[in-house]
Amino acid sequence: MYRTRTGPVALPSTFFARSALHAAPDLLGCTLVRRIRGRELLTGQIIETEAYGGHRDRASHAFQGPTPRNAVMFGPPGFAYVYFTYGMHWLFNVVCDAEGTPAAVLIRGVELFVGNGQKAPGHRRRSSASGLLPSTPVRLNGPAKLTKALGITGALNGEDLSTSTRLWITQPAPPREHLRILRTPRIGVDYAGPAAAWKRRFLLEE
DNA sequence: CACTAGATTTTCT
DNA sequence: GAAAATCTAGTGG
Repeated sequence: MYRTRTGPVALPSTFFARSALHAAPDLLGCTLVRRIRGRELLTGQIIETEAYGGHRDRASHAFQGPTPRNAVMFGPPGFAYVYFTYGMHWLFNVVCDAEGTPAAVLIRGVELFVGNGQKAPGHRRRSSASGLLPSTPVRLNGPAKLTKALGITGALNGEDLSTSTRLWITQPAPPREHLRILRTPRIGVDYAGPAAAWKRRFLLEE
């Protein structure tokens, strides 16, 4: 599925036309692809996600209704919701569910690879800091770390991931059946009442 | 190690 | 005014 003879193609918007809770675990093991200035190709395997949305999810940005920031969450599925937080960080989500039903999957971690001998913004800095070679896969846990490494900012808010040449997700070849997936409560949502305990964070076991 | 301060936008109280 | 779907650098034990 979602492959052609020339290799994986972008996941279509139909992949995201369901609840975030169902899409979030299925995104684990998929590949996030970022093309910068039409040349540098940066890819990372998605290793951590969180699901937001639904009528009772007080942790969702959309819980209180639409605002200028969360407007994309109310739009059609398969679009990027990129928002700024803590005065410092960009966080990358994919909009899920039907138009008018706000939901999104937060991409919290990738294992980063660098294509064509190019280096990622932030990747070189991170590599030298950790003493790794530039070609070494780097496990980035943390939603703001991966956006920095892949150069994802608010300029990509509202991007259609099914047609974009700058940012998309592919589903790699199976086998998916022996992926080991862990479920935990979401990070940083202690304020959200009962929703704080929901196990809507999904991690790929090493 | 553990803990804290600080970066400073968006939203809600 | 305060906290947030965060992370880093710095201090101190």
